Amino acid sequence: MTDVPDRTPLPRDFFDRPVLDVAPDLLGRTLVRHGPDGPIALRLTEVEAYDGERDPGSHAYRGRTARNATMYGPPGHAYVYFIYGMWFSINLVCGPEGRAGAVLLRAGEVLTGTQLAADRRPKARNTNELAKGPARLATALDIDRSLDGVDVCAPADTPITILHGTPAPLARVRNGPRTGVGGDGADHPWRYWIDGDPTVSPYRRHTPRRRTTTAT
DNA sequence: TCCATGATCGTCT
DNA sequence: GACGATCATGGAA
Repeated sequence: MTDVPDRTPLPRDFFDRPVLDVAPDLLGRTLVRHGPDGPIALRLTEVEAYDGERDPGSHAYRGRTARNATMYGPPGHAYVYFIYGMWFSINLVCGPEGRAGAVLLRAGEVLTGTQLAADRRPKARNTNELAKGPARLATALDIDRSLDGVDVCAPADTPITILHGTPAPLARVRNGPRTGVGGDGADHPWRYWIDGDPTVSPYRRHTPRRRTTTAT
């Protein structure tokens, strides 16, 4: 089990920057989920940036709604949403407040609480698969919509905290097109990951949904 | 091991 | 009424 060198929470102004600055800087940081059964610590290895109004891939592309309201709120909070009828994903909101920026947490390496995570991910064949992918990450950490809007920069007594951890060396950070984003949004190389890390989810090109139409 | 496809429902048009 | 920031499965190789 890897020890966590720096357990200090990230300061709020870490997130009070443009998403494209925050996203690569999150790699190597430690996300801690304080669940009822104990803590799980995750080292972030893959993220994606979503930037409000100028981003066709963002939930906020068409403006503010009840669902994405958290994205417009103060930085340093979690935005959790339900997707594909069965999964959750977690984002960290970036500032400034009023601008709908967020970073999707796509994958990570479980550092502590491995057994807890494995219990929630019985299909995972090894520890690298516990949080390989946004929905898997949320499942492993027992994250659901009840955690939407929680403060991740608070020092204690919160369900989720983001710690300083050990930032990934920039020399090992790669970036490329985002997963599952088609159209104009696919042009933005806003997916960031740690090169060579076994917990990074495999890249899949956006595949248009197959029509369920019958023959014409 | 790789690839194509079904599952499943909240949200927005 | 349509579809999405995905995952697990089953068949092919």
